[in-house]
Amino acid sequence: MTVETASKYDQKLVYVLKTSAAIFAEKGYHSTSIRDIARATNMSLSGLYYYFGSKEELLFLIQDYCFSTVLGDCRRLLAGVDDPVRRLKLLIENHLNYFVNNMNEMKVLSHEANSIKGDLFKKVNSKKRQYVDLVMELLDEIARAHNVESIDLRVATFSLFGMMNWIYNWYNPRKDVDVAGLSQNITRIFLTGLLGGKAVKPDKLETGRESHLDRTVSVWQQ
Amino acid sequence: MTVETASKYDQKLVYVLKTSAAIFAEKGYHSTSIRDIARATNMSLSGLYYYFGSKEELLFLIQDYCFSTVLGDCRRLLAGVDDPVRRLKLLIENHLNYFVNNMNEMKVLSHEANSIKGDLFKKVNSKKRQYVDLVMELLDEIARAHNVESIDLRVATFSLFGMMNWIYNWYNPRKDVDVAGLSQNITRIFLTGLLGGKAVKPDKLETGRESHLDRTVSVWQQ
Amino acid sequence: MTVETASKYDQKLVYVLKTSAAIFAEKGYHSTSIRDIARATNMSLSGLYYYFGSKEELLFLIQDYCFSTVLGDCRRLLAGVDDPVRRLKLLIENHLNYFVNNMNEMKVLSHEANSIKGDLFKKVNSKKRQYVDLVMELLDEIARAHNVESIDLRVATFSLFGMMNWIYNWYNPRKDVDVAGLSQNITRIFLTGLLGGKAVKPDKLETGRESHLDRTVSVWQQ
Amino acid sequence: MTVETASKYDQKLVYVLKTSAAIFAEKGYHSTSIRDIARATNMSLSGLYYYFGSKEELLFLIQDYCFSTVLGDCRRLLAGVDDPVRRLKLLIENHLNYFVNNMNEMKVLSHEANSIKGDLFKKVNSKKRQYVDLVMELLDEIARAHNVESIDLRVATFSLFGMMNWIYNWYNPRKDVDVAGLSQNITRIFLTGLLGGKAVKPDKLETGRESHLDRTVSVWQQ
DNA sequence: TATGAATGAGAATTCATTCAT
DNA sequence: CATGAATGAATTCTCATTCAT
Repeated sequence: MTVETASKYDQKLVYVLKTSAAIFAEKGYHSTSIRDIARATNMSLSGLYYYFGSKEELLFLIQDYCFSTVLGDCRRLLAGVDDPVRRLKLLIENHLNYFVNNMNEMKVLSHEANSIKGDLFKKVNSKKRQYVDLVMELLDEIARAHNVESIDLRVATFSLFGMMNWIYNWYNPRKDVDVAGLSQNITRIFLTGLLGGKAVKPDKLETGRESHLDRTVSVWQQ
Repeated sequence: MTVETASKYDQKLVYVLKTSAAIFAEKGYHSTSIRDIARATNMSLSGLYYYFGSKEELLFLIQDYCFSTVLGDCRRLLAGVDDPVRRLKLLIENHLNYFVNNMNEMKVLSHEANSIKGDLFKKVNSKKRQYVDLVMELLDEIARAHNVESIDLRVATFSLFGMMNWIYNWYNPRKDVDVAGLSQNITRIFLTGLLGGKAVKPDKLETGRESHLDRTVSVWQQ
Repeated sequence: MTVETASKYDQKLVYVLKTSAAIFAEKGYHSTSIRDIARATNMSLSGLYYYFGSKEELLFLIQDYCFSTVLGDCRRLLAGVDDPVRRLKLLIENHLNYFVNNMNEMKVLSHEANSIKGDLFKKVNSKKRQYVDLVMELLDEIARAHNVESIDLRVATFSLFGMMNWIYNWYNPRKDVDVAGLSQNITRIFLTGLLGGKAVKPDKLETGRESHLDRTVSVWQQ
Repeated sequence: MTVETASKYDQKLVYVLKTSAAIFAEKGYHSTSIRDIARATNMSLSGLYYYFGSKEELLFLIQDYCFSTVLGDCRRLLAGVDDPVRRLKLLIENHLNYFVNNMNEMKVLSHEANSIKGDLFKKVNSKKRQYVDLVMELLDEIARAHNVESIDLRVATFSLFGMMNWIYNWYNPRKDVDVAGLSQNITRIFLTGLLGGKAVKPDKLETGRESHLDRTVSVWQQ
């Protein structure tokens, strides 16, 4: 009720969400029992239900929090940037940066999209659609600007998402290139591929990355 | 007698696998109960266990059958083709063609990769690794041949898999471009992207596709 | 129908009973499935049902065969022997000899006495009662003849059965004394104990054992 | 709060164990379903699992509790008694007294010894071995002291256990002699038998029994 | 005689969730 | 805020048995 209480509650909620996301990511949502979460959080079974109403809501909270952040960060980052190619580049960077820094949550977001039903599903999905639309419009704009023909817009859009979202299946921060490299590689493959080899001014692809990355670091990072 | 009997058993097994794959694809492996499968196949709960030893083995049979076919078809298709770019193109075509024609099985393959444990997992995984290696070596070859620099091999490989495997999340055969178009789009985006816009002789990309596609139609198609 | 057929049938039945007894002895009746027996006998599940009508009947056949033999052998052996002490001695010898040579069946007889229900149970039990009565009368006779007081007849009877039947829990033919020794030890402990140290003419205890043992070798031995 | 709560849990656990033991004794472990126990305890199926982790652990808890008590009582009773014959006598008394007063548990202990597997089996078995060793050493001591020859130690030991443990097959507290009589009979038969009629001072066999019996009444008795 | 295929009944166990305290 | 105790519903799987062939 007081600020202190609310803050303690939030802290613990975030702790529960983080921990749950880690377990969901490892074992999958359906194979994780509330008992597993109780064990991992050192809380009692029933104690957990103070923080969420059902297992499904727990999943929702994770996904919603996650999506809101990615989408919010993305919008903030793109605000004021006009050039569509640059906007796309920033979007990819933001997405991958958040993904790599919140691997568990993003895996849960990508992999457990259909583990949620009903209204909660709709809520998450509406955010997802906004995000997809954002990307699709961006790609459309780029395609028009560069006279790209013969590339289907939906194929392009979801190819990009495929490249980005698939990383939970293989990316290992300790063995693989860092986020910057990952971003650069994926941007290069996708953008050059989309534009069919038509030149893109290098500066559009290279400038200012680091400064933006800093702003994209998500709330949940310690 | 023997041929007929064996064939009846096999027919029914295939029917069980197909049906199960459809339900797994729709509801997810863990959310599907053997009851669901019994209902869909019009068999008794226990009757199903005549065809597989456990739910997990059922998943394995689907994945194994699926992987074996993709990998087998792929090898057969690539045999005798020397040019790596063309080989890659055929591989992508084969993958997408099989995927689109066996959407359920391929979704189960992609999405339920970790729903399987222990030895059965290892078996499936060893086939997966062969396939990944095949792709990676191909890309390596292409990259060397075209002096591609600054693209990480692992990023390239899994970007391609990401593009291809993600389609179970969005591709709708009735609304979207057909397999040929899908193939062409993805090949173009990825290959041009990989090569950084360096020219690829158009004939390498365009010739002879249809005839091959016919040969890649998988065993399970009616 | 012909002698040949009947004989083949009997041979196979005995084989099934022997094999089943071995598995029952090892895993217990309830933990043994008909499938286990089918596997061990190299027969089909349904093929077994030609030889018995139900799992319970299978148990019955083993127990009945076993009891009939012990009881029959015993009566034949005791026929013509008048001295009760000698009769008892022969009875113990016969029991232990049969037990040690048919460990599996006897374990099933001792341990699974209550795994059988209804009429089949009654049938086995009636034979058991005859056997118990035989022993009890023998002990009564001995007790009277030797003025044994202060030993309860039922306690004596079942102490003897306890000593003899418990051996399936510990006796190891390869490590322990042989049947003759086992017989001698148990007879000595029980008989001396019963008679309270009153002298028994040694010849009653020692003579003629071997010749009788030969006759007690049961039908099932190869 | 703590004492009360702990006690409530323990009380209920003991109630569950007692009830289960009764059903196991009557129908056998394998033929008893958790449903049977739920019915008899007036608890829900799943509610039972709050008190034990598996049916097998339930069996273990019964056997372990039982063995611990017998062994513990036995050691306490024998402490300070030097004469081996007297020690044996007390041991037999303790065993039979506990057995008769906890017929269900002891039947489960005797009859379901092999219904338990793996580590739980090992745990119970290690206690069993301690108990057997105790008896065997005692008998060895007695045999040496009285120059007993020609009795195999293992035969003697397990004959005694056979006499004592078999009682679950026949002893009826309402029809048969009481525990004191049972003890006396079995001690007399076994001990006289073992010593081959050699005199044992009567006072060693007769004194002080009742007072000890009182002390051996087990925890579970109401 | 023998068996492949099938099944109904029931087994143990798990799980999300609740509620009195 | 927190939890110990409890439960209904569902899950996977096993088993004895059958029956057409």
